[in-house]
Amino acid sequence: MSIPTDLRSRKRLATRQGISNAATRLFFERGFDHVTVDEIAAAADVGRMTVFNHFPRKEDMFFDRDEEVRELLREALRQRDPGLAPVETLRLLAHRLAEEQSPYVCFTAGSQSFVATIDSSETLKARARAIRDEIAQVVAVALSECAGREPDDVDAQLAASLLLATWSVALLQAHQAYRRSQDPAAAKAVFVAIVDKGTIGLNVALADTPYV
Amino acid sequence: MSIPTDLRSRKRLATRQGISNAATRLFFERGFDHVTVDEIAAAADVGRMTVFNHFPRKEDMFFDRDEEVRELLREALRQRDPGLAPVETLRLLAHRLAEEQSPYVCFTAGSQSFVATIDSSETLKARARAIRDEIAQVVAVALSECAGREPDDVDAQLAASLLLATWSVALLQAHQAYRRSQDPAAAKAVFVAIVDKGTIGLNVALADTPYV
DNA sequence: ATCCCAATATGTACTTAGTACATGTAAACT
DNA sequence: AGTTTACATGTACTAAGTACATATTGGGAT
Repeated sequence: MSIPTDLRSRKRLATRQGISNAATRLFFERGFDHVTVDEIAAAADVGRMTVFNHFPRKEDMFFDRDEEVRELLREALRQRDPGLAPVETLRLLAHRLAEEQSPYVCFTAGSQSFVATIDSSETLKARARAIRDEIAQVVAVALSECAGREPDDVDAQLAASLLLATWSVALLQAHQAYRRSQDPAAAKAVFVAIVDKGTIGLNVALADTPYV
Repeated sequence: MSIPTDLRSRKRLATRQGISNAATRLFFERGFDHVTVDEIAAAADVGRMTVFNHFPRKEDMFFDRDEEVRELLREALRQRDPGLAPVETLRLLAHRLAEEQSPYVCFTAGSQSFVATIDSSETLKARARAIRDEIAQVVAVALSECAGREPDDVDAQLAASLLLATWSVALLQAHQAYRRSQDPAAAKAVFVAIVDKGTIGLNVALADTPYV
């Protein structure tokens, strides 16, 4: 995350940020599907090809932090307390992220707009589902590494899929709770309750594996 | 599934079937992404607009039986043995489908091509994920009906998501097992084993709900 | 049989995302 | 200063999907 001293890199990053800012603003204002790439290019004052140069797909301008999440999960499992089971490590991580109001798990007016924008676009929902599956794959591989098993270990695949399913429901329901109550604490409570409920099942189902 | 006596309907259905057949053949031969709608129209000897008339999206020509699955699940829960918990009903349904070599859960050369075709296309994988989520929603609503709860009941949402996650992993891993062993019985064994493993967790996690 | 209506098939024209490839331009390196 | 390289940009294209107009034909009414 350090800013490169290199002028060329700094310019490139500035261009990218300009595009991202323009795109984000337009998406929130008018909805993802009602903004064209040409309009984004015009708003960012760059050529249309420059946009595709930085963001291969239109959706990438909206979801530009998914790699951070993958890295966060990889690191959490890599540097985990050896006395703690991998699944338990991830449960506590979820608690911590919710507690710290991490940008990935937070309930604010901003996150509401974010969720609403996704919800109003089939394209964004499709991309969100794809990212969910990619994260599940990362977790599966990271889990298998914890146990010294093969990356395609069946138990790891099942554990990761169940975890991501649980977290997805937890996030969605928490956001809905926030929309109803406008209370971040209530939303957080919903989130951790569902995460814990799902994890209980996981601990029993995978009791005979090295993951719990 | 009765053939309508109506000539107009029969013609329409014949046109639709012709398009579907041509499309399926081409998709399997050359891969989904390397077939254009124009080519499908030409192969089926209809106009391009006729294709979009019957199948709003290109993917719909590939996945044209997902509504059957939704209906199957709805019916299974609606006409279930009242002495059996909903989640258990679905576990036994999965067993029965695998046992009967139902088209939805089967392991043959044909199903291999089907899976391989999906696997080689991002578009088809995206649609498969969307269908999975739609089925999860149907199961969630059907479950909540069993218990006389609201359709957006949190426990039903969690149960349905965990179920679909389990089934997805089970299907995927079973197909991989079949590809390695070429043995449908072995694949079926993998399938039911994962379904049972996932369901065990579900039964514990949702023990305090009317769904288990 | 004939006329009319409605469903279906089809054509035309358009929008938009995304790709391939060529080229201009300015930073970085020798 | 000259060369190389990375980035920005333009042109031209493909293909999915939409909007809307039109032709055709089966089915029902008189």
